[in-house]
Amino acid sequence: MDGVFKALSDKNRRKILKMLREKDMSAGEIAKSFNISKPSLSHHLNILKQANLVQTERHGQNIIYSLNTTVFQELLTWIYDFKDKE
Amino acid sequence: MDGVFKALSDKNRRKILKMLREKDMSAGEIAKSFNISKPSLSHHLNILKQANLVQTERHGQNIIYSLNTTVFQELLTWIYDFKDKE
DNA sequence: AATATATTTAGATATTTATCTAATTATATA
DNA sequence: TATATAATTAGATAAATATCTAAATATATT
Repeated sequence: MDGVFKALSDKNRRKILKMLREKDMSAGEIAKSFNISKPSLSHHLNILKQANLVQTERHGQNIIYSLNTTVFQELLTWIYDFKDKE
Repeated sequence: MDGVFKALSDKNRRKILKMLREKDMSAGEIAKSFNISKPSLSHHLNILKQANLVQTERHGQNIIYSLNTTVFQELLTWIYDFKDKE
């Protein structure tokens, strides 16, 4: 769970997640919306992947990133504990 | 919102929040559960306060920290957007 | 097979964040 | 008012994270 919070603590990474909410995208396609280098973006994608917030699938030359919503459920549960004291 | 995620990205700070879920506590009382220095703990408390996750009230020499659950609601909303696509 | 495209990995540097000790502020009490 | 206690602020250092360029890997195309 630590990895999830770490992953979400960065603005760029949250922006990536919001983009993937709309549609699955390749690394390069995602990169167009940022003005950091591709290796830097790749680093962020990797952190999101390690945290299980996204998953990947290769399609030819492209690696397609998509949201993995299962972890969001865990997050919801974590936060609920504070809102309603279990 | 950035401050909230940054605040939650640290294990010590999440532990503080969990403790405050049980009862309001003074800075010194919280400090007993950690083996970092008091200034370091104070730093974490400050980050939680800046993020509006906790609030403070002075009682004599003590400063009592308590959870501010309003931000948790915003967090829930943010996460729901991913789970259910608005 | 050679070349082009998409992406990642390696390695270095810069920035941010956490931590510490020492000093300061604020309140309480003898 | 002098002293003790609670907490924070200041300033320095250490550790973690983000970023970059260059090089490597994997697939596609000519």
